[in-house]
Amino acid sequence: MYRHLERRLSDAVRDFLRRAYSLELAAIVIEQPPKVELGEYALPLAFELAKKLRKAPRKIAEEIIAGVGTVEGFDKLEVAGAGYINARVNRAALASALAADHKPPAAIPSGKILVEHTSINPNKAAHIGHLRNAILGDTFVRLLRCAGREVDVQNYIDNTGVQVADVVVGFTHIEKKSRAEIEALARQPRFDYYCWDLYARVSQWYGEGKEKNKENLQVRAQTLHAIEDATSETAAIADLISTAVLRRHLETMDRLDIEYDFLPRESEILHLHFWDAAFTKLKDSGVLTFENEGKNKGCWVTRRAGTSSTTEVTDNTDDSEQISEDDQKVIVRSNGTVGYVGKDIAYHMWKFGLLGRDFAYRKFYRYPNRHDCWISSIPSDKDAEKDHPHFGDVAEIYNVIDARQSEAQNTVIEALRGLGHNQAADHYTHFSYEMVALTPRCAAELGYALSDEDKARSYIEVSGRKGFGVKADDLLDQLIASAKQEVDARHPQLPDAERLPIATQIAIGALRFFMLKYTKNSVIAFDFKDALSFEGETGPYAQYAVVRATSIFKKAAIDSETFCRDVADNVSPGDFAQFLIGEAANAIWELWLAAAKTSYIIDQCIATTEPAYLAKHAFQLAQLFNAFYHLHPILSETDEKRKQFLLATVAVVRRELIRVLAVMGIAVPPVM
RNA sequence: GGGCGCGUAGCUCAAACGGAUAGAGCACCGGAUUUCUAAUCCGGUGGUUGCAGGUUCGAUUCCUGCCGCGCCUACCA
Repeated sequence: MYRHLERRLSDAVRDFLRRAYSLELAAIVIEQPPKVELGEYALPLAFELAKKLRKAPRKIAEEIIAGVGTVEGFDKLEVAGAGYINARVNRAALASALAADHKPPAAIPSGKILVEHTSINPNKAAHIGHLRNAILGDTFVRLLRCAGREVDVQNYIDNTGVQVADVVVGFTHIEKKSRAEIEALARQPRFDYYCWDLYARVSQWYGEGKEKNKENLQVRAQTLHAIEDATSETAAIADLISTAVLRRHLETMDRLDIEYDFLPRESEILHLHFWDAAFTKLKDSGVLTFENEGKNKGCWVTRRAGTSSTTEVTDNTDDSEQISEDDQKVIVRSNGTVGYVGKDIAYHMWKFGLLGRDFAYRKFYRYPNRHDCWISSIPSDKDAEKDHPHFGDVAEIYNVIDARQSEAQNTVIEALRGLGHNQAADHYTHFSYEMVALTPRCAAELGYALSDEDKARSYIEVSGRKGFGVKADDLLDQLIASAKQEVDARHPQLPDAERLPIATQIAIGALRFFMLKYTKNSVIAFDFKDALSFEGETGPYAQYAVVRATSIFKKAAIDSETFCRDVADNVSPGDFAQFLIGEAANAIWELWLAAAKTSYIIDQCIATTEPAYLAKHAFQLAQLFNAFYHLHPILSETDEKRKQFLLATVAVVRRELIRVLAVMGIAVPPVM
């Protein structure tokens, strides 16, 4: 509703500017006044126009107000301060529409969107950094779907890379385990934890710094090479390990209500020769050039993103430009093997339907809600299914990948551009976010010995290679245990079977909110104290507000949803006007206004790829509600009309808060 | 060296295109519960927005320089 009124206001103003001054403004800035007393919208455009029109801002503001006239849904426009135009909405009308859940039609762009997130190397347990990625990605998917978009969720699996090779080396060369023994281990409940420790041991086994163990490193190279040959024993072992770990990742994410539609794997990109198809096109278009000399002699290279070809080479008679060595990114190594950026280019051509090849598909994982997650396969696979959903070939993509990979991501985008696929490049968004690190205190708590240098840092980077980090399942377990203690203390009368799911919902609420409340490019310095907090700006705070709202209706023996739906029978527009207009009503109106903003906030989140705004919105709504709750006893209210109005307030806020939390992937327990 | 990002209260973070008195949470201090759940609410303490310039009616926001920090800059992924 808020969004709709804003648009109407800006249309009216734009229309007037065109008529009166023949001015065409690209965007009309509309913000919110510092206090609701001043109105619901503020336009500072008179300041901007003062120069152009050579008039005082206040004078211009008055002209605009007079010229625009009445706008549907608004009571009036007025000049404020040095020249702001403040708009006051018709509170009763907005409240009635919101209560009735009236949704003005919005244009939804067509075309499918592909969101890729999680993409953890399947060689060890997921840690808190991966949680941030998955929670950001999943929330963004929910945002898009909430806005009416069709979305496919993909989780890219690098099952043939060095990281998997390293764990294979650990099993075969350090532990000297047979394939059957590894198979047995892989059936153990937390096989990913086993791999976590083993992976750290392998890294040590290779040696550190200058004291690298050449022989051991050679084993790694051989193993990596063997994995690429699908028929080898090594490849079979790698496959069984990576598949088992992948399954663990899906289980971990499922605990947080995060699901995927498709898992494209590098092994298929390799075996189905996606690269060959891409390579030809890249060579033909000149995106790749062959180096005849220098340090990259014998390699196919492209220009690294962010480097410019500004050098004024005058004697460049060649039509293909020369890239200085420092600006080259090797795509095909001199031994003919392809690096991961190359595979990524091919993969992204597939995403946009530009490659002319497709995977085979088979079902891999079924969620408790019977939703199927598919995995890439090859046509000769007996489990591959002809009848599968159509993946890829989408209009827009979002890749949730941490900021460290932005150069690689941009190189892929530039390659698409170089191939002439500007449309695709324009709809390729690297959803970049910063890493989760540990505070020195947290690292010390985990038992890691820190150097003095590390102790002085504000945060320390997590390292899977060193086995340094907080595992996702451990954190979840701790959160659940901690929430369980609280629930046990508060609701001793409830059976344990009911207390555990409540604690779990609270734990997930706390975790998801924690990961979403920071803006993307802020490094999260992880600390158990903050993450395990259930008070203040947290998920449980928002959940608690809903529980309180629910309990009012429970006590009154009224069904909240029904009440909400039939609100017009209980509260007339006249009643809304009576209780919402005037100085005394400002605080409650502020709550209504916040509740009206949900779709506006969702639009903002999508446009800026920033889910943190949603967390902020949820918190603000909960905060306003808690203050309202404290100030207005409802069930004891003797004025029946006012009581109905207060109940409507609770019902609407409850409905909106539940929706907002659902978009964040947070469910609300029945009691807390 | 080059590229990207960051620097705001004791701590962790906000502040949509440049806008009205820079806001929250935590911590600390003081209050509120015979009431619809105190995982709550109210009040207080706490700021030269890293430094210096510039643009502007107006700068935490944009530009330049400097200081400090992080990441990227592999024939790793």
